[in-house]
Amino acid sequence: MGNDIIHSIRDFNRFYTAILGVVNHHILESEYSLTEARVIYELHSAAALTARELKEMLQIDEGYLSRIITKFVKNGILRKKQVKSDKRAYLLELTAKGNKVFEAIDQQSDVQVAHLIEHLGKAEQKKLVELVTQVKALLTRE
Amino acid sequence: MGNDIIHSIRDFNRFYTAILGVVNHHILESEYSLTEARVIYELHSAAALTARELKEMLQIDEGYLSRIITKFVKNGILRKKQVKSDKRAYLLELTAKGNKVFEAIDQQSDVQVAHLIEHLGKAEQKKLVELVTQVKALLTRE
DNA sequence: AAATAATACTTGCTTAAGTCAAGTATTTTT
DNA sequence: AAAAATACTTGACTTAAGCAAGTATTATTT
Repeated sequence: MGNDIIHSIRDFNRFYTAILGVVNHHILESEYSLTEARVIYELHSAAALTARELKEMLQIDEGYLSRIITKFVKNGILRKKQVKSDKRAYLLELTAKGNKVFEAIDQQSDVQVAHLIEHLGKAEQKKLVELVTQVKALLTRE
Repeated sequence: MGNDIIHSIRDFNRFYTAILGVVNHHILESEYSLTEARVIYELHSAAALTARELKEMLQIDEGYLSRIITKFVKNGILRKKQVKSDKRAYLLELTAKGNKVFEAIDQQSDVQVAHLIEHLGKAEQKKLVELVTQVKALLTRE
């Protein structure tokens, strides 16, 4: 297979790994891990999820997730509601405080990305969006 | 600032985080960590480096790096040569065995990226390279 | 209906990654 | 010659994460 192509992609992967490192730095410096932030993010997007669903979505160890959930409940950012029709399962939702935590992380993420593209003019920024949208489209198998 | 733009970039970041996870999975399952693989990679590219230079390039803790180096020397994949003009510093080079380790990781990385783009035709693959090259160019401040 | 298997989550144990700070040897600056 | 800076090492610690066994509940089989 075309090694030039593969090597170009790999070069980009290394480059973008560094970019993501910079952009995610604020999360790693917050009191939440990247995985915890993803949990918060998912819980904010989907109204209510069970641990099992979260585990599937994020592809993380269920023991680890269980501990994250316990910690979040203790912190008061997450609420568990036992499912009536299945007492083993719990629907998870962010509390008001949890939503605030989400907002804070989310806003900071915006700021980081804003920094990333602040040196570009509006047209270039739009071009960038077009480019990454096409990249995503190409790399998404239907 | 244009929030649509920022949100599009962030969406791509999430997408590409998952891509990188898949592509790097084989390293995490090898006997080396991602950081160790990066060390091996850098030492392969640049003929000889000091720990300090490596630390700067990879932006990692020097204590952690020191331990990685010790481990690599013990494993026989890395050689330290004390710098004559500065006895505190050591030039680091991969041994023949180290180069083989690099080759193995490198080849596997090629395979992973090949999988990533195997569903695309040649023209689409070239298009993809063009796209990511442009993305990198835009995100690289001069 | 009772036994068996599967599911949803929890808990204990362990490892490995990574950080921080203090320590040693050497080199540079004052 | 003393003080400061540099290159690296070491000890002590934290935390992310994985694995496996355990508990309670629900679904399936016989």
